[in-house]
Amino acid sequence: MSRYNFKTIETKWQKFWEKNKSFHVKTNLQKKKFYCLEMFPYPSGKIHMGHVRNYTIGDVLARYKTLQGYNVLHPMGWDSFGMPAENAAKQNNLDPKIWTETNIKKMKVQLKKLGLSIDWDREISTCNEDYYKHQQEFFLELLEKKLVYRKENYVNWDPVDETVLANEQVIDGRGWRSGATVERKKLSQWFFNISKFSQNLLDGLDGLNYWPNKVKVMQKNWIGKSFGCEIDFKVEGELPINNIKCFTTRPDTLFGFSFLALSVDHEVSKFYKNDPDFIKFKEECSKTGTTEEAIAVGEKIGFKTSLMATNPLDPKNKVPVFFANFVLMDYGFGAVFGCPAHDQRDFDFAKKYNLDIKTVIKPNGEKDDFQVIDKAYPDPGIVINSDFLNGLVAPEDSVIETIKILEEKKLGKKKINFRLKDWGVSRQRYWGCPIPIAYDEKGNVHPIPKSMLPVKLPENINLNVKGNPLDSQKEWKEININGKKLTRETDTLDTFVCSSWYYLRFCSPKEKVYGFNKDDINYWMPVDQYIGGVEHAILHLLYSRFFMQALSHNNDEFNILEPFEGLFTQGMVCHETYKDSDNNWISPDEIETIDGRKYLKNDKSKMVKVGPSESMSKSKKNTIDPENIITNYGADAARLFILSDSPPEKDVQWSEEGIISSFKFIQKLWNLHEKILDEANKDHKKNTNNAIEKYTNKFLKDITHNLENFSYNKLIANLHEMYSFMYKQIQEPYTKITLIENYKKILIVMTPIVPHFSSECLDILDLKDSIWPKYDESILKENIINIVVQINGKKRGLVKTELNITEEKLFEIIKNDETLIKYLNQKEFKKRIYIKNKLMNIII
RNA sequence: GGGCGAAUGGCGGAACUGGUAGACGCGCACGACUCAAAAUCGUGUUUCGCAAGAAGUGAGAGUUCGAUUCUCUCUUCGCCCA
Repeated sequence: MSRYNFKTIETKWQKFWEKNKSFHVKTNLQKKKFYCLEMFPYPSGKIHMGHVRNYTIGDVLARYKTLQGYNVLHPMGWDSFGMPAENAAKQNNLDPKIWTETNIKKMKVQLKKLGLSIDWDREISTCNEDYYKHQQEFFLELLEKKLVYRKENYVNWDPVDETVLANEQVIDGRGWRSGATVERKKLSQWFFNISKFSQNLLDGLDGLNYWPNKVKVMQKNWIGKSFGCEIDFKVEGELPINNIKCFTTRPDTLFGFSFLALSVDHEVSKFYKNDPDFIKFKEECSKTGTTEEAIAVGEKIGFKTSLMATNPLDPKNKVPVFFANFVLMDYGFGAVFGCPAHDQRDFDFAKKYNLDIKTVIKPNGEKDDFQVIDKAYPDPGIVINSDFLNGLVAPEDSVIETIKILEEKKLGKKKINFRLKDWGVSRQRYWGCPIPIAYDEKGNVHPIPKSMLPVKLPENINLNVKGNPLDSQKEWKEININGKKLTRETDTLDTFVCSSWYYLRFCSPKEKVYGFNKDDINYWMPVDQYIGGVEHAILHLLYSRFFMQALSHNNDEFNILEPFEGLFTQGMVCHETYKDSDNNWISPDEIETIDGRKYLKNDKSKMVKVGPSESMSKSKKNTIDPENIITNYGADAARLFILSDSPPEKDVQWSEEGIISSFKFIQKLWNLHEKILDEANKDHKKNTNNAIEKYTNKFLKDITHNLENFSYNKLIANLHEMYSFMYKQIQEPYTKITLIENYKKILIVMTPIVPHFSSECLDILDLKDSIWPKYDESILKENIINIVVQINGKKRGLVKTELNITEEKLFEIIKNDETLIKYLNQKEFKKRIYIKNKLMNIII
């Protein structure tokens, strides 16, 4: 037996696929298509195990569909704009473009070593001008469609770095890099009008039958449709203001109204902008943080205005108006009415400022004198103490009835509110897609004419400046359009914009006229199977869905509303964590196992503490470098292991033992291969034994079933079973043709999992252009079967009978069965349950 | 606090519409080969019990001839939103 040399064989096939452009596809209307897409990577410079898992899962599917005869689009590209490049460039004094391109080259080599069936001719990179040029066109197209607009908005501002921070870059109220206290600052920014599509995006979810329900629920909650009422409160006081608009989902609690609360950014605040107490209060509010979580947990504070608001349903009832830190300008109109008895935040606030707490809902079954005492009662019940609303079922009937009354009296109107806010796309960064806009002296917006696109990023600039580097590029900023001197927009687009349409670009990556060719997308779209991490369940997937709808909006040439027909979210790759006696994280490479205990490699007297398996991260040092794995064990072994231990949607535990076992298994498969060839050449083997044929059919059925259901871990179990079976069975006499023809089928269905190994073996057998073998259900039918015998529901034995035996005959056999007879010594039995060809349960 | 999901050997996990619980892998034990070790191969491996047998899928109830699977209550964990 020879040794399987994975290095030679894997290199051989990777070269072969590259040279023959084996995975190159073209639009072909005669052929049914399959678009298999994995989320494209950020070019950090190295692939990680998450990529290995993601792309292996996708590759298995793509290769399977190709063998089934589909025209499979399986592309790869780079999400190559973004902050890491800019940060790395700053630190090392490099050009982000060069940093990014070097990384892409390195990662491409690594990805190719995995043996992925990718059409590299379609490779795209979002930081390339020929990609972002089209993105700028789309921006202008959406501007024309009035789906892009400019408005002032608050941002997290780092006063030391003079830069805008994303929410996740603010840690405990401080900038992640500078440590400075983050301020709220108002800036003029560009927005995509995603909220216009709120209802469409919500409705679209119903049609996504091949998405995980979990993701659909998350998006639904994010869009957050709520049904309620807009109420116009009359206010009076020393300020020149007569009305304040509120949105509420619970107008039925209006009789419990005891204060009106405004956001500190509400327009009323302008009357207080010089009031030192208010300024102090506002500062106090910004300290509690702007996240809704901080607000829910933090203390509720208020600032009393001189205004009094009138209860529209009970005009005698006049209540104070406060500014309060728990009201956000983003929700409703930045104003809420307070009903302390039935909302915990309002309750806390009322306690603090000694406001009325009037109970207007009682739980079902309580008496009418029910009183809220130490905790708000937000749950359903019956309306009380509310005049004409009394007795209604809350909230179902009472809300509708209250809205009806308010509408009749012209005091309010029904309103649907969405939580989904417009998408702010401006980033004060260098390394992003420039926004194709210029301004005149008065600040008026002038789109850059399409003939002048792309707006290229200036090169060779100094990034080590405070604020946005583009701002200091005086020459670049100046532009002349039709004789007018204008100044360019210096913000760049959020990188989520780049990833919102890349799946379209893959359909026609070389198209010059527009971002894609309409015939191509009409053929390839939608993506049949999209695969990636669940961390993108909301933003990326929602933005992509929006972008597709926005492009299809008022468009006659294509009308694709949902870009991703199928979605699969894979789990993370985890590894044990290790710490030394000083609680420092230790990487797995620094560890040696002796007698099941783990020690430091360089100092074997020191034992390390083994912690729980957690998702691989640099901070915990529990990462494994895929490149080392491929070098030491090969791509097929890596693929095999990453698929084997857990279902793809769940987290998988990476282990040294596991990858070694997969590596050995490939050697075993190779031994089997040699043995089969050897046996097949022995001429004396002539027999009509069909066990192998029968087994192969069962194997094909199982493999196909498990592939269709993403049960890839079971696929690997099927391979192990196949190995054991074949290894034993080939000792038996077979005709050469039975053995080889069935073995070829086995090899073909193994191709998606271990493509290099299978390709090599099939090549030795001189089989080219394989197609997915069909299994024959009739061969699988057994004539002699085992029937389970239960006594009182407990399994007591098995009976071997012919297929479709009658109940009476079966019972006769059971009565005469030596092992079963002892359970049946009583002649009487109460009942018999017979499930044909499966089981008989006898109740005594 | 709300939503979604999960819980099965020492570990990762199988069990299709309720019908043989623990497939497959890891680990472990024993054996073969070997001067020896590694590698490889074989056998065993839910628990208790010498055995016959009994118990057993987070806990408790329910439906059913029969429940890992369906229903309810609870516990713990995970994810998302807050």
